[in-house]
Amino acid sequence: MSDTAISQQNQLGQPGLRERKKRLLQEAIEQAALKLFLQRGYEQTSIQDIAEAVMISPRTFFRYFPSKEEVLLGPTRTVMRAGLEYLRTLPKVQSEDEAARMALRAAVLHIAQLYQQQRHSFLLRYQIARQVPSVAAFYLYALLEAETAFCDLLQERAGGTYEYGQLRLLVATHVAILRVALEQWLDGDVQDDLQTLLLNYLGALH
Amino acid sequence: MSDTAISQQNQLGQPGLRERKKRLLQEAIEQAALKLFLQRGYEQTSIQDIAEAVMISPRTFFRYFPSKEEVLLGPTRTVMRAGLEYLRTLPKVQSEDEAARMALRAAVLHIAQLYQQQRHSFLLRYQIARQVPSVAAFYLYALLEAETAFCDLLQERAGGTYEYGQLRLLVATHVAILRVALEQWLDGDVQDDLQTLLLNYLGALH
DNA sequence: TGACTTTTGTCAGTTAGTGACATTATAATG
DNA sequence: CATTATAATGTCACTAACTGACAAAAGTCA
Repeated sequence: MSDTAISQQNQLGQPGLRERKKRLLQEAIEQAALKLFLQRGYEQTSIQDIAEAVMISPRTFFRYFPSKEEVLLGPTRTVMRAGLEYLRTLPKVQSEDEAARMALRAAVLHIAQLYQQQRHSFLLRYQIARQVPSVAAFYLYALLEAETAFCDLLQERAGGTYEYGQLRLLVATHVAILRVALEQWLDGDVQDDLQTLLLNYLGALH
Repeated sequence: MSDTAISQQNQLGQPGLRERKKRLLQEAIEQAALKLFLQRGYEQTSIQDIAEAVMISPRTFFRYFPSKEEVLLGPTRTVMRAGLEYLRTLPKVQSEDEAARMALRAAVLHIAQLYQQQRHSFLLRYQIARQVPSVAAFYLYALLEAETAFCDLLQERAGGTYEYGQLRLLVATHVAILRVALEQWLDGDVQDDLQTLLLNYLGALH
């Protein structure tokens, strides 16, 4: 493997046997891990257990995931990065004072959409994560680590117009709102629409 | 020791030799750890190293601190809890719709005050923490873990008036603002007044 | 001093995570 | 198809953060 994640392409564009097997194995590890986490609990499941379940060596587990938490939190990181990329593709609306707020709102709504498309998976992960402090800590990090990247991108879009503290504030509050909306959405028995919930909360800021 | 933290009292109210030694040792461990973290870096410093520096066994280190991160982040946790206690002592202003916001604002300002009183210590800790992802994750957890307790307390003060989601939102945004103000305050060379900075940011919400 | 309690060190064990290297499986080429 | 190159896997050895159990040492109090 040339990277932490799955990569590498065939000479031609198509994914060879090697690639397919890798993706399959990654999927298998993830599923086996989630199943075990749910059955016996996160802390009661060792890398050894996961490795045995998919018949690989513990060493190989770490060639697919850099840590135990990452199996659980990888998708969260991915979704946040996707939100960042989405923001990057957004057309710049010049000279608007509200431009950053609007762009952020759109990005956050896009992230919400991605969550909605995989509610089941995220619900499971969230329920496991919240019970274990160390995982909860990494969950927060996964959500918030992209904040500075968002700030930099917004600053770049505006051509350095903003005062950085104000930008940080704007981004941090938006991510906080996203986080609360997510929690409420995942905690609720009712399967509310996350985007609607998020819009409510975004509006409630005044 | 009867607890994770230092505790236990003499028959009479005064702290006997045992207590004094414990507090002294805890302080010594913390100082030695911070010094080593700064010198060689957090990850390059093992519990072994810290233990040797204060001439105790590694096992004893863990009788004073539950983990390596806690040496660094204990004070953050303490300050957040103090903010919670402060909120608890605040007189209830009945029937005000803005009551929760006002109380929260006061609590957050109180936390800022505590930070200001130990700027040097927190600056050091923050600079170490931000460089190591796993510590950064626990730092965020230390800041945010008290959120639900804040919500519960505010709800209790209001007699269950609030819709929980709105309360979560209010608390989360206030903590987010605190976090950004802290970052700006600790990042800045200028030794601005944290409370002023915080007030600015609180006002910028509209 | 002597009985009682708390703290400490020692020891043995578990688990996450990493580097090195030989082995095996896939891919590319003649 | 045979061969060579390349990538994935397993094995082994190692570090480092913890944890439980227990005996030794130190502090407390009568």
